[in-house]
Amino acid sequence: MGTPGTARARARAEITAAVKEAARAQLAQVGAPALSVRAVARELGMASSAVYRYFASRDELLTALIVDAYDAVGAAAEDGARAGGDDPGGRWLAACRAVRIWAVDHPHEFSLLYGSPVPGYRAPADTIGPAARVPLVLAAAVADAARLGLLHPPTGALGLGSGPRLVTPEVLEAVGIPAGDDRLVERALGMWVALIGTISFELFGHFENVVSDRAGYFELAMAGAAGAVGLEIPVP
Amino acid sequence: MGTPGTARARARAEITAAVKEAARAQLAQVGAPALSVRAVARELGMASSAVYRYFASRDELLTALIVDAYDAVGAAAEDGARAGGDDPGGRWLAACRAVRIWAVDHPHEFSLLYGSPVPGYRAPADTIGPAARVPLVLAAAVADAARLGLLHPPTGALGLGSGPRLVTPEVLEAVGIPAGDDRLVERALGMWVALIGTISFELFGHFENVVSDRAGYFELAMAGAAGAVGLEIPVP
DNA sequence: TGTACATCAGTGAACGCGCGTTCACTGATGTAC
DNA sequence: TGTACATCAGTGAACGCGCGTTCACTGATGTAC
Repeated sequence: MGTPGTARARARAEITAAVKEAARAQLAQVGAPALSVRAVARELGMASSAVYRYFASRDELLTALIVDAYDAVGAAAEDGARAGGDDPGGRWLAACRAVRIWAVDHPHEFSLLYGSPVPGYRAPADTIGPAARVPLVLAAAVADAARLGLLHPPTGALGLGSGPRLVTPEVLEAVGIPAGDDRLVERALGMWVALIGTISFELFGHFENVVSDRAGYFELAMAGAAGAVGLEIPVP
Repeated sequence: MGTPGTARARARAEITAAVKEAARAQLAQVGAPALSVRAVARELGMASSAVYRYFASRDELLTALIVDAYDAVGAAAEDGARAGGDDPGGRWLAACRAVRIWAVDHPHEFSLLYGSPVPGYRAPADTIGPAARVPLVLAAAVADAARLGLLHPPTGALGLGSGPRLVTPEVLEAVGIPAGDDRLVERALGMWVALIGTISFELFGHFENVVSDRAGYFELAMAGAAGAVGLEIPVP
């Protein structure tokens, strides 16, 4: 999108952003399933029907929030990796930490992305690209490490180096991880699941009365995830 | 609760069960946030006000569903472990598989337990015990393995054997895992996160266009999780 | 075994509320000549 | 620069709906004597 020329176009962009901002505030108060067009309009002091000039339906507004949130957490991961130094393990760990920080700061948006699907809502294809940003950052670090010969060989009871692939061909192509026989791609996927899973447990309350030091546990969990693919990460 | 004596008591138990059953059906159709007392009553052909003879509020009904679901998945895990043989690793793996099967068969109940918290709903203390059943089954297997000297020493870049504990004292007591200096309890926690996290990704749609063989990936992920605590599991 | 009273299940109407979306309309902004 | 028309933003009323919960009431079931 180029620079908005006319005053009308500028106003439209501004108010679209304001609607999304108000919707995000709503989200933080009542959660995604209870997000309502009328409440958003009320917060902005406009008629509820006016919102329909900017989003054709409640679902379209939700989709915009989802895309924005995926882009925000994706950008956080990318920035974190960039600031993580030259070492692939360091970049990977920095990305993971950045995602957690973002999630703790935006718990409701995190829920929107990784919690239970909103019933009746079907995610359109536009969300696929933004949703891939975080896993691609993680995969890039593993791919770099593999290319530099920095990955330890798999340890533990696996015997899983054979058989048909478990991931789709598209993923194999997209991630850039050499698809050897040690199921590196599949194991790298586990790092993504560990990252999001650990954050989900923290935010969804499953660590209540269980984990006392959340940040410390996160570090340990990420160290474990890295170990599963043989990625060496910096010690704190 | 003993045998219900009077006809009234028997009817009460039966109808309470029928209300919960109808609510579970509702859950599967519209999801937890949209579950409504009126719809449940409609499905049973009774006045909506009649439901209040059995559950004082919508929240109380939701709590009953949550407790039932925790008990169901807990029982599945326990049964799985029991059928898993003498080997702790085998019991652990069998429990994990049982949990996944239950989750795939009851996706909405799984979401209710492990998805985003229902906004405005606050889980009462009654849910704590049932919620602990699954992790306790997993912990028991690890504890058995540790007691029998079957755990491999931790591998990979950890350096995490020192510093204050990350879990609460209650957990340390409850799980029965020897609390050595290698953070075994904390690492065992990761198995629980990996189990639920992997299932969540599968059920919440994050493996769409990513993982082609869900069951196969689950096996690999669980093997990885077991490896992280040095638990040897049977090869398929 | 029979009666009098208490308890409980279930009804149907009502309260007060919020929702998504549509529609005819007003007034301001933009565009073509 | 000025005018005529088209486009767009925003309004307010309305449609039709469902919700949780309360309440006075009826009729059946249980209990005490």
